[in-house]
Amino acid sequence: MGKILTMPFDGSMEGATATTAPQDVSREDAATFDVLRKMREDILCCVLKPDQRLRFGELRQRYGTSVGTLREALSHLVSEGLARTEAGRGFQVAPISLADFLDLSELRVYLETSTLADAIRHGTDAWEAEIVSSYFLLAKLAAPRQDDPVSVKREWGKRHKRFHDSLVATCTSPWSLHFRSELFDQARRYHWLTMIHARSRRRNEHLDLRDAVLARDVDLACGLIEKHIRTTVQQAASEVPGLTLEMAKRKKA
Amino acid sequence: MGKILTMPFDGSMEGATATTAPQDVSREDAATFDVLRKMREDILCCVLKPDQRLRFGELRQRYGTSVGTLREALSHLVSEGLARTEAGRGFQVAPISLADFLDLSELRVYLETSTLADAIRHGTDAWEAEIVSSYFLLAKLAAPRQDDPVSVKREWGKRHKRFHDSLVATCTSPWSLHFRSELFDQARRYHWLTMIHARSRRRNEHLDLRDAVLARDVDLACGLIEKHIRTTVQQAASEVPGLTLEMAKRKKA
DNA sequence: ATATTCAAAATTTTCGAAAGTTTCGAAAAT
DNA sequence: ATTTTCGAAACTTTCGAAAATTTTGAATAT
Repeated sequence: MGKILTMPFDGSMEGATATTAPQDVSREDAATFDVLRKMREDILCCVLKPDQRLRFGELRQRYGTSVGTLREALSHLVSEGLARTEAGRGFQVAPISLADFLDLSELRVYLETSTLADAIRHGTDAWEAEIVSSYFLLAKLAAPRQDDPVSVKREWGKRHKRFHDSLVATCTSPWSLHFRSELFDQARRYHWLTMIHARSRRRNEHLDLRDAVLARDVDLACGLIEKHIRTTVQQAASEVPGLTLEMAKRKKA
Repeated sequence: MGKILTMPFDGSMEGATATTAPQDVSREDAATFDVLRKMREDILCCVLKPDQRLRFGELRQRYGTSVGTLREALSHLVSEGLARTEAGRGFQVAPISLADFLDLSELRVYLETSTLADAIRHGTDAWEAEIVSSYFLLAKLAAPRQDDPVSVKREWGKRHKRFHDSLVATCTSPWSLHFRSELFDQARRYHWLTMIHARSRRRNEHLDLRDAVLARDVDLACGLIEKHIRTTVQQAASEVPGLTLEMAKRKKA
């Protein structure tokens, strides 16, 4: 159900055996996992706003579950850097700042390029097929702007993630993939803010990326994705109003 | 209490403001955090062995706490990659394998060198002082082998971590530091196994590293740490008995 | 006016037990 | 002999309430 990437059907799956890297999307822990996924999505899409305090009373209503379950989910979110907690004064959504976006984007450049290069070298037919497929789905939706409805923004976000995941699916380094995935989610928070305020529609950089990857051109593909990441930061810095080096906002739900 | 690094007293602390990277050692959540720390230490030192199943009954006795608290701690450990969980069949200690150690070490080479280079460029007097101090403490204990008592091994592990943390303390990238720290802990599990079985004592590579860092020689320091990491993997591969590419062990507590 | 104290209110943290799954092994069927 | 079925035991998951902590705000003192 939660599976996003389809694994190759042919033989080459050595990379997937006996790995120790943390579990990402797995564990279909019924309730706990369900709440975790919903909360993560709400933080990523800024339904739960940066710095917002997360009271158990409200959360219990919103997600229809008990404190124990919530606590476990929140605990996870803290590990992922999407929430914070302190001594005996509860949880809150992690803050955002341009400095943070710059920092995580810089590391993303390394992780996206190194995983992509490795994935291209180990690419299979099934990998190519999933790239073609996920690109097709992404291309049906133009990158959303201010005026597009939330449902379209959400759907685009999903397809965008699926496309980028498909590119690196055959990378043989579980740890690199794990950290890449975590940072990608972090970046999604900023992408959402950018969509909310976006005036300009960017030209389709994903097509070039797809073709470079399918052509197995490592240098070109890595160059494109690096540019893609950097451009995204630039756009956020210039088009998202409050995103300066110090964000001293505190909004209520 | 849990604070390992002393922050510089002088002005230069820009890197530390308004960061979003996950909380590492912070959150002194009384019970929860206490249990988490103990369990992490027990996994790192293989008191809880790889693949070992973690039943709540036993854990409740061992750590003297309730299921809820345990669950939260275990949840954290899963995020850190030190434990695994599946649907409705509980938790277990994450497996280990040479493939995993190779993979995480490769990523460590990048993270250790990039954070170290940045740290050297932003080094302060207080940073140098902490390096000198933590090296001094480390040097008082020779790297432990088979026959050394467990308490010495544990203490050496602590000092070893403190020394390496001190080197990168002034790095300005919170995200890089966070991932570096996570991978360092992962490596500690393999270091422990190596100590358990170590026949040879390695010569003191830390002294050279300290001097290169204090001399602000970025290239030399990065070269040394890269070699340090790679040598450690080699030693583990050759001296730890069961550490082959596939580990099909299943030991009981 | 500003600061301090103290108790009530709000909130978080911890726990033990009820509810729900999975695992195990004996009995029955193939 | 092997597989299937079924119920009991073991274990995990979820919950609501008790215990502990922090916050709030009014009353008092500086």
